[in-house]
Amino acid sequence: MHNPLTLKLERLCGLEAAECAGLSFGEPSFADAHEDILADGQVVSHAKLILSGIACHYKLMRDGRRAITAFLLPGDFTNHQMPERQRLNFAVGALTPCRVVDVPLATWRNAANSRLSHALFLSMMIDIAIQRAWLANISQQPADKRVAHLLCEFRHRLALVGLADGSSFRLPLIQQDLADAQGLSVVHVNRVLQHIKEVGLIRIRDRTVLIGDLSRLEAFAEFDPSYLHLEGGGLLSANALCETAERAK
Amino acid sequence: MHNPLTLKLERLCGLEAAECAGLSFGEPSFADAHEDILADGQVVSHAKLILSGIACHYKLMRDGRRAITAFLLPGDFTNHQMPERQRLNFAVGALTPCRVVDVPLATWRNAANSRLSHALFLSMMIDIAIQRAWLANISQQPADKRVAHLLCEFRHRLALVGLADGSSFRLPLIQQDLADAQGLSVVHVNRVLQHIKEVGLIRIRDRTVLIGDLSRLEAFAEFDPSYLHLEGGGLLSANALCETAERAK
DNA sequence: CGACCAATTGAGCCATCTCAATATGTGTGG
DNA sequence: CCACACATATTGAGATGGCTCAATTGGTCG
Repeated sequence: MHNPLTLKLERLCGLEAAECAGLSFGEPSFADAHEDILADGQVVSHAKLILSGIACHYKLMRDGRRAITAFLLPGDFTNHQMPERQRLNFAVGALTPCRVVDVPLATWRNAANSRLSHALFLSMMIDIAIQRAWLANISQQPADKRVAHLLCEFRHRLALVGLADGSSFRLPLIQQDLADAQGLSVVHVNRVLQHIKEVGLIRIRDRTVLIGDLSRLEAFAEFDPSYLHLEGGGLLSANALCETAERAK
Repeated sequence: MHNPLTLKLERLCGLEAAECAGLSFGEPSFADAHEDILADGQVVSHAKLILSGIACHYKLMRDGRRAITAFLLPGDFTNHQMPERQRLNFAVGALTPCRVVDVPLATWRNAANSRLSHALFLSMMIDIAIQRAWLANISQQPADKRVAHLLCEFRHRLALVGLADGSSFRLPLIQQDLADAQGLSVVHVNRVLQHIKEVGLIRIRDRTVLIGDLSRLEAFAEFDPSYLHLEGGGLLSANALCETAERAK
């Protein structure tokens, strides 16, 4: 059966089902909303994979505010693993109920030099690129474009694992979550969302975001999807990668 | 002779000079201030190492503003290399005159499973942690703490490569650079710096930042250096890493 | 000296914040 | 099916941190 990670790796760089065999998982577990999946400062020797639900990377500030620095969607890892043990400098929390599995370190080690390892590395590069995009947006864009940009990002990432199409996706987050991720107050997020709705860029019903005209939304948000490395655009596909790797030997 | 990278790797995880032998460099080159070292969208099959000077990752926004998403100090790589070829989704620009060398991909490939590879990976993890810290700060802290935090970060990172001590370091950036990195206007950066000076947290003379009481500055900035993985604190040292790696075989 | 870049200062404005109240929705026990 | 509790969303009103525009000063270099 397909899990969101293999789905993602296949779509991302044409990995085939057989090549995903190297992906071995531990025991699946569940986390309630608001529960920590990994605690800040924890020493871990493995990563966890989100199978369903939405989680986040966050840091608690001294005054009690919460800075969300990443959203984790199905198919995402809580942390990138390479060294044997590592101390986290952030916490991973479930924003909605989540299904999670442990991914043993061996996955990475065994994957060395295979197309699978390239694919895993690519997914890490994408996570970094997303962080960079957040930085640019939060620091330079007004609130309405920031929120719109985040929605575009969600749509792309969810589509990659089959949870969105061109015109809608379910987003069971609360406005406070968006606020903590964008460095805005809940009140302002609320007003900005209303504004974006009024202008006709989106509608929201039942925790589902409906997009009338995707290209119009992306234009408004100044969203350039190339950083998500989709459809062979950004990073070269694992195919191409390995061909050149072979030649190099 | 020591270059800032080997210095960094030695201090970061006790790597010894001999182990750095795997680091091979191409032809050194120079970049003037304001010159691009790598262009946005460029396809690269290598990384570059900053030997001296300060560069940055940046993105140009549609309205012409510049979002700086990272500062590159001596000993830093312009990009992290693993796949054969990759298309950058950011630009790398020199903020001061820079001396730079190409680092061939072979460096990473040959380093596989050695302590050197762990060290290189660690340096990548630190770069990511820095980005995360920027996100938390920019999104949740007022301007004065943001700027103070950045100064603390500079001090730590520069100290790692021998360019700062506990009380001062040279910082040949202009206020516009800080502004673009913090999502503030130059005017406000100027006022914030004045304020931080008035309060006695720092002095500036000759592009050199003088810190009276480091712990006071770090407390003000809510700066927790653990994310920089210094002195064996965060990630376990390469020593420990490889011991466990051996055992795992 | 003139040109230019960086730093500084002043003044007015507005995007976003805070505080606080109200509304809406949802689950639980009776 | 009601009633209460609690979480989330919405609205209003006033405050402010940081912005923009524009002018001035100071430093550096040919």
